[in-house]
Amino acid sequence: MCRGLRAAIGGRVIARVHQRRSGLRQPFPRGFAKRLTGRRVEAIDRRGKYLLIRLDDGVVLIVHLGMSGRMVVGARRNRFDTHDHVVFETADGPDVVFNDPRRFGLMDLVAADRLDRHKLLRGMGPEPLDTAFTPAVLGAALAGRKTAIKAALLDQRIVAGLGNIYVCEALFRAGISPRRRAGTVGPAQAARLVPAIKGVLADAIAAGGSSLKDYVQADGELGYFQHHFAVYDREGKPCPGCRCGGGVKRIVQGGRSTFFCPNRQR
DNA sequence: AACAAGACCTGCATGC
DNA sequence: TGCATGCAGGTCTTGT
Repeated sequence: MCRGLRAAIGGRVIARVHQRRSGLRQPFPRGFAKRLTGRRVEAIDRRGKYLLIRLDDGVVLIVHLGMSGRMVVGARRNRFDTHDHVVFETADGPDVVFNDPRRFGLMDLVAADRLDRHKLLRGMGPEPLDTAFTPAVLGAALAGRKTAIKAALLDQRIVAGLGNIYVCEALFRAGISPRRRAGTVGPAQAARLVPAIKGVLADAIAAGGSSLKDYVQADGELGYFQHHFAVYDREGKPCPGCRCGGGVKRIVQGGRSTFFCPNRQR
C-alpha cells in the first residue's frame, strides 16, 4: 500500500479533500480537510500498520486501514460509493479514495517532530524487517511473558506490524505451537521465529498482500498471497508437506481464530 | 502489571 | 424469502 501510494501521489499537491463524515474509529482532527488542502506530499512511509504521509508544511497524515479499509488510486469520479469516507484529489494526478465499511480505520494529523511521541506510535516494537529485529531482541521482549506466543506476536509493542494472518503463518513456518507460553520460547526457537516472520512478510509483500474480502493494493489490484497460506483459513485441510492425518486445526485465542498444525508445531 | 473479554462497525455465509 | 447467528487483515477500553 505504501509503495503504491508513493508511486501514485508522491510529490503531488492535494488540491481538494472530500471529508464525508466526522470521523472513523476516532474523530478526524479539527480542520482536517482544510489543513490538507494545498499541501504537497513530500514522502510516504510507514511504521507498523500506520501509513505516514509527510506533507510540505511539516505535518504528517497518519492513516490506519483497520480491518476493512482500503486506499484506492484512480481517476476522478463524479460520484461516491458507499463507505467512501475521504477522497483526496491531487493536482494533475489521480484521486485517492479511502473506503472502509467497518470504520475501524483512522486518520490523524501530527507535527513531524512529534511523530515519535504520538499516542498511536509511542511504545511500538521494532520493525520486523529491520536488521535490528534479531532473535536476541525478540527473545528479550518475550522473556517472562505468560501469555501465548500467538497473542504476544499480535501485540504491537513486541513487534510492529504483524496481524492475525501473518502470525499464524510465521508460527507455522517456525514450527512453534501458537499455544506455547511466550516466555518459554528459547533462543533456538527465536532463531527460527525471526526468519519465519521476515520470510512471511517478504513473501506477502512480493505477492501484493492478502486479499480476503476488502484488501486491495493502491492500484486496485488484488494481492495473491492468500493462495499461499499454509494454515490460515485452512481448517481441516492438509498443511504443506504434512502427511500426518487431521490437517490444520482452528482454535480461538483472545477471541481471534488461530490456525495451526499440531503435528508440525510444538 | 499482565491478561482476557467486551466494544466498536458492516457485510457476508450459513442454517432454519 | 426472511431472519438469526457467527465470523471477518484491528485495537482501545474495561474488568479481573
